Amino acid sequence: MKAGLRELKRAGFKLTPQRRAILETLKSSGKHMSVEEIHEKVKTKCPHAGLATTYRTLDLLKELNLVTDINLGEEHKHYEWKRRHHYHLVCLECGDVVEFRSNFAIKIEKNVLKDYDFEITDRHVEFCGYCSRCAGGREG
Amino acid sequence: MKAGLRELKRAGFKLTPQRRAILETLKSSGKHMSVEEIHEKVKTKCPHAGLATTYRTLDLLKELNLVTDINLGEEHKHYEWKRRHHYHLVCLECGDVVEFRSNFAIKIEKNVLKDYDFEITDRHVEFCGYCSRCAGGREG
DNA sequence: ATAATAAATGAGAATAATTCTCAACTAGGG
DNA sequence: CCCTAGTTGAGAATTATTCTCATTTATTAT
Ligand SMILES: [Mn+2]
Ligand SMILES: [Mn+2]
Ligand SMILES: [Zn+2]
Ligand SMILES: [Zn+2]
Repeated sequence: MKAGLRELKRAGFKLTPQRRAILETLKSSGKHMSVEEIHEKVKTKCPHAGLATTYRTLDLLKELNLVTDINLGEEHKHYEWKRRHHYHLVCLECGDVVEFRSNFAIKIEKNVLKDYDFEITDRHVEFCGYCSRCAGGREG
Repeated sequence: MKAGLRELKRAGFKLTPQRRAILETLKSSGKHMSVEEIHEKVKTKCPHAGLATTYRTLDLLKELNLVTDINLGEEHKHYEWKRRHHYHLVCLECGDVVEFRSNFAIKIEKNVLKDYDFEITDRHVEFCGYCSRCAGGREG
C-alpha cells in the first residue's frame, strides 16, 4: 500500500476518495501548494469535494507528520509533502522559492539537541532576501 | 535621538505618540508579543489608540527592518524588536520559546550566499519540538 | 452480499485576524 | 501661528480558517 495511505490506515482513519485525492495531489505535485490550489486540483477528481474537507485532511496529514506547512509571507499557508528535510530561500522580489540543503543544517540541529537538550520534530526555516537574478537590479 | 525614532524620522515619517508608544513597548519588553498584547500595552499610554494603528505601525516598522514577525504556530502573528539575530526553539508541549544562537548559523548563511548567490535580509527560523522538561514525560 | 455503525463529508454559517475607508485630527516645516 | 500632507480612530469589509449538523459512506461483522 502506498505511502500516506498506509499511515492513515494504521492510525485507524478511513481511506476516503477525498483523502486519497488530496494525498495524491500533494505527493505528485512535489511543490508548495496553497489550500485553494490543492482544492482546485482535488475537484478534478472529486467534483463535489468540499473545501472544509481539504482543510481537515491537511490538518490530519500534519498530525501524522506526512506534510508540513510553510509560511511564504503570504496571507495564506502553503503545504508540501514531507520528503528529505530542507530549508527554503524565498526571494522577496520575484517570489521564487528555492529549496536549500546543507551539512551545516545537520550540525545546527545536533547543536540544538546537545546544547539545549531540545528534540526537534519539525522545522520552519525560511531565509528571505534576494535571489541572484533579483539582487543585481537592486543596487549593485 | 533613540533608535527607532531615528529611522522613522530619517525615512520621513512623523513621530506620533502612537508610534512612540508602540516602538517603546516592543523595545522595552524584549519579548515576542502579539498585536493584541502590544495594543493593550499601548493603550495604557494612549487610551484612545486604535487597533488599526498598531497594525499599520508594525507593518511600517517591518518595512524599516526594525522588527520581525515570527510564527509561533498560533493563529496570530507575534512581533519582536530586531536585535542580534537568532533563531527560535518552540516547544510543542508547553509553548515555551527559547532563543537560539550558534556559530553554525553564521556558516549556514555564508553557505546560502556562496552556493546559491542568495542575499539574506531576513530570517524566519523556528525549530519545533520538545524542550528538555517536556521531552521526558513523553516516552523516554 | 447485507446490515450496522462510527467516522467522514459538504454546505453554508460563524469566527477571528487583518485590512480598508474616510472624515477628523495633528506633527512639523515655514 | 498656519498650512498641509500625513496620520489616526471607528467601524465596516474582507479573507482565511473553523465549526455545525444533517446526510452519506468506508469498514467490519454477520
Ligand atoms: Mn519545499
Ligand atoms: Mn526571539
Ligand atoms: Zn528573485
Ligand atoms: Zn516544553
